[in-house]
Amino acid sequence: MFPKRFDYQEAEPRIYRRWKDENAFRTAYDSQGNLQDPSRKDARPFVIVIPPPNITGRLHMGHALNNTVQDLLTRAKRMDGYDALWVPGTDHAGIATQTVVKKQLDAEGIDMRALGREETVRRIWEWRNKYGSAILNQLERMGCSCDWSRTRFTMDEGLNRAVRESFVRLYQDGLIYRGKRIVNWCPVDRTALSDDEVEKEDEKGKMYHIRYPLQDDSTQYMVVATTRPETLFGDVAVAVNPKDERYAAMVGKNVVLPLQGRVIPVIADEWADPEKGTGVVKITPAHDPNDFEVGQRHELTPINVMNEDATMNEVVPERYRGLDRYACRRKALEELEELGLLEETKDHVLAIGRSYRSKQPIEFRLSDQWFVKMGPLAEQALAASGFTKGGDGWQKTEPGDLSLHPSRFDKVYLHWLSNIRDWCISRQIWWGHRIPAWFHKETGEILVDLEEPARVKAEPEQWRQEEDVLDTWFSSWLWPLSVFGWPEKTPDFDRYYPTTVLSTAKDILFFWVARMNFAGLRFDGRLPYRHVYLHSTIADETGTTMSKSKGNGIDPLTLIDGATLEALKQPVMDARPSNMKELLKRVEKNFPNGFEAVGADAMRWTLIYSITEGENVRLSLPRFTEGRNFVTKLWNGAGRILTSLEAETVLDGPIAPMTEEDQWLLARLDSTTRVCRACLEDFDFGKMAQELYHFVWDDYCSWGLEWSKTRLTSQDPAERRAALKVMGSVLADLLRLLHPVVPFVTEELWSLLVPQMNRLGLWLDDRPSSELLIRDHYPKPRKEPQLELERRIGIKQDAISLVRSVEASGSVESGDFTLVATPEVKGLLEGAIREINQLSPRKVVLADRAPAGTVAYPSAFAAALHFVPAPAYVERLKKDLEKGKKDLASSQAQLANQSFVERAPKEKVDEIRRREAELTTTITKLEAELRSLGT
RNA sequence: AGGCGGGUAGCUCAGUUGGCAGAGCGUCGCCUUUACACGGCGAAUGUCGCAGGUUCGACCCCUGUCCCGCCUACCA
Repeated sequence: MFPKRFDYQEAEPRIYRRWKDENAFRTAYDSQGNLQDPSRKDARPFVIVIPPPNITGRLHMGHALNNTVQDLLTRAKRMDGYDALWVPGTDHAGIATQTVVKKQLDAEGIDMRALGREETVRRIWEWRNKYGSAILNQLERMGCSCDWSRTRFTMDEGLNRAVRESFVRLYQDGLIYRGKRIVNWCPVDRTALSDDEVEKEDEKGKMYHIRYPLQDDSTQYMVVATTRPETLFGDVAVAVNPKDERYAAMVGKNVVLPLQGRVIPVIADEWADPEKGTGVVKITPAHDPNDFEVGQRHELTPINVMNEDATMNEVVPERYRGLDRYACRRKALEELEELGLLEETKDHVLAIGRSYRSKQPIEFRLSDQWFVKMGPLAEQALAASGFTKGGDGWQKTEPGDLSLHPSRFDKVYLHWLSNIRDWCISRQIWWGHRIPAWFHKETGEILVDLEEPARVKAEPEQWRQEEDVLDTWFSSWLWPLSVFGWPEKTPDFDRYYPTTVLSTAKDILFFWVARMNFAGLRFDGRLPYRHVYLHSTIADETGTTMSKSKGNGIDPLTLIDGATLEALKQPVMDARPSNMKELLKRVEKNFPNGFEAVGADAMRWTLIYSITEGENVRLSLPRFTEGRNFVTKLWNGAGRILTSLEAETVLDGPIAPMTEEDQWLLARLDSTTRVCRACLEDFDFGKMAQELYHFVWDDYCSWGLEWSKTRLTSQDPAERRAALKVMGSVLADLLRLLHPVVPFVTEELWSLLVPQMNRLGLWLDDRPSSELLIRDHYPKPRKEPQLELERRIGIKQDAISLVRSVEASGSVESGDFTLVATPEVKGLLEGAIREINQLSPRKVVLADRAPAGTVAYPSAFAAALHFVPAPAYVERLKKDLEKGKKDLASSQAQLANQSFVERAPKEKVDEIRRREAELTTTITKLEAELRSLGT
């Protein structure tokens, strides 16, 4: 007895272990360049490097989708004869990891700064060795066929070498510089952040209008509008627009800075916008990037008023010192109010930037930082991607060496590259690659080198190494190079670089993909991959993108292992979003008994099946049961054939010739194979899955299996074996086509199918090349498309649909269906009458004349259907008549249009004429039929 | 503010040389028929966001407009 369901919870770990034990994920050559799989000696490489997940991370739906795509490509190409390599690894995630460990230290009552750099870093390593590969283990649960022997980490020694090498080269080429600039500053983590580590969102705030009295007449004042009164201590001027007549007389005068009494000038600068606020803007160069530029234009020295943690520093009046920026704001406002200098307070919506890590509002801070000059790198990257610079900017003029999928991202890519800004790469944390620069303590001279320079070694007390580490992305941008050993000339690098495909979420097109392109071109002269596949972001059923902080994410392990109601509520409780109650209620209502596991295959299937080229894909837990149902359908469809194979005892002798239905199924398989191959090339995975779904459910199970049943149960072994041969061989190809998407269930079925087919010697043509499906070959179509065959089978299918539909409408009183057909159609149907009867709810016979007491059902079908009518038959006819009349009217209207008949192509007009004639005939028959029934 | 997507059945989405709108899920009937009830068979379901234009003909091309999502910039 074949089990009714695939026991994925038992099978998945077992199958994965087997793949690993048999080295199924390995490449032709090991990383030393030794041949380890002779069968792939001359195979072309197909290489993907994983976007390294953060070591503090846990698997989420975005990973699930992205890694399913990578695995499906890797498996398909591996089966198709490529030397497929998928390099896994993790990212050290500087700030995130340091934060995790700091929290741990805090909990133990240990002060990180007191602990010191060396010991803290040691503890972080400890943490990463213990927990840092959790997410990779989760990838195994999903079935990912990574080459684990090549697992890399962005802080590995080799990768550190790559980081230093690239830093030194860029510094020597003048593309890295150090300078005082305004940076995004996180006061909690006390570090600079790059633009993309800042999350901006509109928030409600207040705008304050503050009076700055004139120096020579304190009864007069200029009103400055600001959202950040606490920074006024750092004001070095107030600016008005040079064209603003209201204030023209003020330019050149001085005002007195409230609360502090410092005298500052009124200047004229384009930056001041007469339309905004009062038209007077305070200039605070140390705390605003735009003001910084204004300050430079007017040679004003910035005044920094805050400490690293955003408390006020010694520059401000004593009573403000040490106050947090917001406490300072409140106090300043109170005092301004008392002094009568706060003219107005208005509600105001403004975009607040928050650290992606600490979630606290960032501060703009003037500090010494390291930067990469991006302009030259961007131009090189654009040129390599097929863009040319012309009179009206950059245009895509040729395919280039890089294809983005979907291609509409070309525009986005261009837009970003042509508006690029320099990249701040220094971070004031300890966990990361330390910048290889040394400062002379007295002269300030800077040395940059791969190793500690000789001069530093000679006089260590004169030099200090830069304390800062590099932005995590500074190691990520080298990832495709460094995982293969760059800058060393390794065998791995020779064979597997550049890679083939990069698959990633679209939101990191800029700060990761583009930068990898820069690095590849700059350091190796080639782009690091040929194709970039950018997948959609995953949203919940309401269209909100899934995220940990919103509590609306689906944990992939919930799908693989199942979850209780409590477990389902946990992420919501952790996130504490504003709509928490509502979310919890929804969970309780939808999943009172938790969620039953659906398995990794079902998860993968649903993800791939749901991919669209739109911006995001909406998913909810119940959607994944569709994937489970599909897996079960496949399981049972295969099980039906397996049962018959196992039961077959006749091992040789004649085999009946293939039927037309067999040939049709093979043709459908060919067609499906062609579509799958095309979709793999076009990165159209959703379509591939839909095509496979249709083939499994409709072609293989609903038609193929049903049609073959009469022969599978035949007394004649030649018939049985003919049916088994076709159905078993088609199943084998079907498993091959499905394997990249649903690897577990297909591998399991393969292990059941192949021994039986071998035992019976029933392979149609190509015997499997491997005991393991993962190593077998990807199918190729056997024949050209066969339209005539499809037409003929279509008629048989129509006949079956017709009798089913008529039967279900309750139109038949009793007795058989009799089909009276033209000779051609009759010939067709005769050959399939046994199969038609297998699928018909009522016996179908073919005859030359209608039996007495029957009616002929009027339809456009090629044969007339006769049966003894029931009263409900009238309803059926009336409905048909109504529909027919409607269609006829529309055809007639079209033909009545003179312009249509004159201008439309002749074939189109003829088609409508034909349709009109057919409908007229049918309607006449329907009306006659209804009359004869006395209505 | 600019850029990029999207708006098609109750829901999620397909829909390329412009020619009578499709799938899956859900719904409704019937069926526990010997692969599968995580199933079978059948049925119903649409101002294709709105308004113009081009065309014999527009879901499709053009213009405008309104919503939604994402990205970039700015917000005194």
